[in-house]
Amino acid sequence: MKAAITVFELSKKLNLSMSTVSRALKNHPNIAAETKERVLKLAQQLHYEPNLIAVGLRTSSSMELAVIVPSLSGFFYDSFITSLEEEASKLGYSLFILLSGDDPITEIDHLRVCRQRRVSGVFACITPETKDLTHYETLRELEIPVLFFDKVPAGNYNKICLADEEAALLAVHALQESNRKNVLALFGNMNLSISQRRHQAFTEAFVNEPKRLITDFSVTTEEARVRVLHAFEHAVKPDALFCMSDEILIGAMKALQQLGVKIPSEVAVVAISNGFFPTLYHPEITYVETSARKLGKVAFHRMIACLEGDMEVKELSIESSLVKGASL
Amino acid sequence: MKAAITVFELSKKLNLSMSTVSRALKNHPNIAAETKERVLKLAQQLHYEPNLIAVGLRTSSSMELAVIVPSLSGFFYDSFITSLEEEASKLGYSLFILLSGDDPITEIDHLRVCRQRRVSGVFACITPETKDLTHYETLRELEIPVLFFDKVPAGNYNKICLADEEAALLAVHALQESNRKNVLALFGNMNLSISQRRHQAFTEAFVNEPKRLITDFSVTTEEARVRVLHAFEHAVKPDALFCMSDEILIGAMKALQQLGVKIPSEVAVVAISNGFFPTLYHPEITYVETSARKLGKVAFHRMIACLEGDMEVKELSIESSLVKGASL
DNA sequence: TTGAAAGCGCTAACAC
DNA sequence: GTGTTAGCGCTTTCAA
Repeated sequence: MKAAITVFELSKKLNLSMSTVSRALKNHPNIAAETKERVLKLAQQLHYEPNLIAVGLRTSSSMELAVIVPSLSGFFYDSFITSLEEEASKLGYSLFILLSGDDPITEIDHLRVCRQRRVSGVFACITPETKDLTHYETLRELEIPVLFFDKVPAGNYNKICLADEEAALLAVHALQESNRKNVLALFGNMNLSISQRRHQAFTEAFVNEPKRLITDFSVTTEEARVRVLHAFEHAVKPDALFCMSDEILIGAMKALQQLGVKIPSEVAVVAISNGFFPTLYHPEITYVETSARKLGKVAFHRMIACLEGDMEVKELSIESSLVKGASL
Repeated sequence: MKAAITVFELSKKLNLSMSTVSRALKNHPNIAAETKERVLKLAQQLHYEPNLIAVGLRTSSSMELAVIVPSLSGFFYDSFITSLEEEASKLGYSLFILLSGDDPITEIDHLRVCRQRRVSGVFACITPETKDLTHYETLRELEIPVLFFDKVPAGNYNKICLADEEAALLAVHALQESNRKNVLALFGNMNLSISQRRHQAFTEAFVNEPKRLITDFSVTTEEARVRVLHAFEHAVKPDALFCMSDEILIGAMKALQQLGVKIPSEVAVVAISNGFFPTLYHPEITYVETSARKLGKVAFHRMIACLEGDMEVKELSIESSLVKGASL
């Protein structure tokens, strides 16, 4: 990179000191209006841009935030990051993307990068295998705030999640209002706490229902597809389908297309979703929205609060709401 | 952020000079093995991590790369960025995400941030309204290489694109092999050069075909849906459908679901796609793959070449290939 | 209202 | 093989 114009050079050309120039540039109160004007004019003319690396070193504040996510592709984290970026760039923060691929070793590597770059804060979504949080603790040594989101560790940490139980309950309520008898409820990887919580909330809410309920766990989209295919081979076919996530929904919908089952006349469908995939189908799928964008926005402002010295450890939760399609 | 352990502090504790410690840390050849060991041991013990902000200032190299994309959500850029990040983190580069939202003002803002942060390089996908490239030129003043990708400006710049014409041709060939008579070909926003190029290549390849061809441009997914709905109201219905992009495909498929048209018996479908959405349907859609991942990987290595001093301006192009589903 | 100077943490030229 | 020192570009006391 070539050397750019500096405060020093500006000060030379204006016969001013560096400090005066520096102050003028940031609109410091006790600088003469005329001086400010002169400085600003030349700065503009010469395309002066402050060197944020130097500022960062001097003020020990990088104004950079890191986001560690398993992946970007698909369902959720892209929205989350979009939301973060929109908020961040407003306040002059820049966003590092670090992809863990759900690999704890990569996650540790990324945390080291966070420390080396002296990022101002870290948004972290842990991998399913993350047991040991020492590497996150080392960030605390540097007083770099960490905000866990979505997939969060147990324990006393700053975190922010979706209200999983509430989302499952909303779906159950929607199902109750319809006149269905045989509900097939599909959940994700049963090793993930999110699947467990949603499953538990869902089944508990069902205890007093006069409906027949079958629940099942699928790890992948393809597994969900096969599961639905099987379900419709039985004499008693499901007349309602609940999908815990977009991944599951996609698999289930593919099966319904394959079977040529009509929605909602033959089967009702309800999902929990970030909102995009339910609109892909005709009729559009009714879903409980767990908004990644909302999560991102709240997470960002929580981070700002931490950066401004709010040392209290909090667990925040994002509410869901039912979005009506025509699948019910 | 709290002060971390520094080279200076290490040197004090070891009764060595800063330079020796610095050299030992980076495995410089003429440092005694024993000294290296001592330094490394203490560094590890005290969780020393080099301050990349200071290194950046000293070496005027931030090891940060910026990516300017219109959005993350959905179709393409998430894959591109994933691919970039995987390559970048291998070489110690970190990735800034800057979202333009297809707004030229935001784009200019982001370019300013790139200059201020003295990023090592910029990957840029321009907005449809970007006419004036002066703000990109100011990066050249700082010798910050810019690599345009996907949506690129006309003129003599470093750029890397998908082979649009080739992709359209592959789709035409696939269609030729099927026995269809009435082809409806849907393209995207006709103000985008990508739409124009694909449209032109497609129609040119069709001149000697004994098929009937109707082409149309839609700006949004919803427009594509409506367009397909209308097409099937006519006496002569399409028996083949070409979709230029995922956005178009999604809209078209929604219409086909709504109409209850069978694929491929009643209508064949071919798309150009990054690969995810065609697998969402049953039967899976045959598509010409324009791989964002491949684009990302090639783009990254081209960027590295630029950073290593390759001043030659190049226009690179990524080849496509047909991926067979069961929609034809 | 302005200026002089120190120093953030690191690297590298130059000395020994 | 090791040490001394200057300086990257900026902000910020302290002094005038």
